[in-house]
Amino acid sequence: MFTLSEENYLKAIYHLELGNDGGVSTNAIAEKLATKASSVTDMIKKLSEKEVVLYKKYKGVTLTILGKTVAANVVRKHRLWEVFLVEKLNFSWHEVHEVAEQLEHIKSSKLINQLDRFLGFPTHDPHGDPIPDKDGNLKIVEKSLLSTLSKNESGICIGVDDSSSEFLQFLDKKGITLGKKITILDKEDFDDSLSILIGDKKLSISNKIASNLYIRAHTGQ
Amino acid sequence: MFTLSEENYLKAIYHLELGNDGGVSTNAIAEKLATKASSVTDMIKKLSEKEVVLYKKYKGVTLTILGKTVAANVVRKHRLWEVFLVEKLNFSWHEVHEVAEQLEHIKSSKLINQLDRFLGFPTHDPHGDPIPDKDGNLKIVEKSLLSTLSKNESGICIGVDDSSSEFLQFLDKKGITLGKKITILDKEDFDDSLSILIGDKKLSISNKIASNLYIRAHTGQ
DNA sequence: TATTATTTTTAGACTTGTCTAAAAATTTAT
DNA sequence: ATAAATTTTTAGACAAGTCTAAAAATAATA
Repeated sequence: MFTLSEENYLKAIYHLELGNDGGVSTNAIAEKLATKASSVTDMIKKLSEKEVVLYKKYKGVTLTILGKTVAANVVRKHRLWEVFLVEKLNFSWHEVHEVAEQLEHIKSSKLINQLDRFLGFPTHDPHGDPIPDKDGNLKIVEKSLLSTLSKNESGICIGVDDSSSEFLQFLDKKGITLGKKITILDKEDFDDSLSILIGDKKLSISNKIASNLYIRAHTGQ
Repeated sequence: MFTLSEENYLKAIYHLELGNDGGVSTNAIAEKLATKASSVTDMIKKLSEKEVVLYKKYKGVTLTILGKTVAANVVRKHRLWEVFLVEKLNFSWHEVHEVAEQLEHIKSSKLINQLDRFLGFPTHDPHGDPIPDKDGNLKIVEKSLLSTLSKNESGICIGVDDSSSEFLQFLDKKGITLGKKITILDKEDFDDSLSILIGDKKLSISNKIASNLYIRAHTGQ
């Protein structure tokens, strides 16, 4: 069994490993968890003894198979709870993270299996991130950043890269939500801003916004 | 804000105060929380500084108004989650306690208010215990133990005194559930066992069982 | 009421997870 | 390749919550 703190470390390493291919550095973990490098070293030793990470001094860490399973399960719980909050309790997508951070540590396999069933076995959370299955596997969906599309191309908005509360609330204000079709009407060379058609509305968005929106290609009409 | 441990102490004192009228003893708290008296003394000092309990050395403790509010809120969350688990996630009433013990500590007033609404503002948990409202007030329902009824009297089963998993599973096996009408067919002087009619079934139950079932009086027919 | 038994508190220690400050290793740059 | 900068680890300390063992207070009993 793992403590709340251990689970948070495993989750952080899990997320960092998805970005970097190699081992994860002590400092990266410290930054992610808003803690100090020395604390990370201490915890890593403990996790290493519990055989959930591979650790060689000064060389960073990697999750073991077991560690990856534990971490993916925490992520699974986090994302299922997010779906619950949005679908059943009328939370907005920018409000769910903090609460899910707490709920993800509740220990009961029956609870999470039944919650999964109750929600209709969702595959993605309210931000478009995939929900790991019971074995920790994620379904990878080919996706591209809106900023990489060319003029006249279009796609379905399926997720966000930055899921900070501020960004999500900004999207709400603009009427940009998951599932909507987006078409590039024009690209401005000057500042890389985009003129887009979303639903039946025309919008102008900056490149920064477009670089934080994921699109599923939508060839043809 | 209160730690998980502080919340558990407040909840224990809250439950003990409902039984005893006067202050709650150190040993009683220690027993309830399966901890040592010395640990209780330590924690009580902390709670006293936080002004949630009144404490005089060797004289036991009492919750302050604030303390009672905090404790009732934890109980409220516990019982609402129990309703959720039974009504929405198909848990049996004997399976909910352990999970609710964890869920009761999740901090988010929006979460609990929305959960309350989602469940249709229930007034009682799956064991028949009342759910405190937002201000910590409980609706008291006049109830009597089945063992106190006389021959030919009847009532509706509305709760259990002992809500241990074993007892609840025993009731399941016998087909005794909340809401069912129970009529005393006969009382045995020898061992105070009862012959009862529940639904359309005749059952013989011991006095120990009858002393753990709450009944709402059901005068007439 | 004096004595014994019980309850409660104190004193000191231990674990978990954290921190700061300093030392050691690694990486980067000259 | 050596020096400087950065990263990582070690050493020692601290707070929260718990424990054991012993002391102090209260309650029960003769």
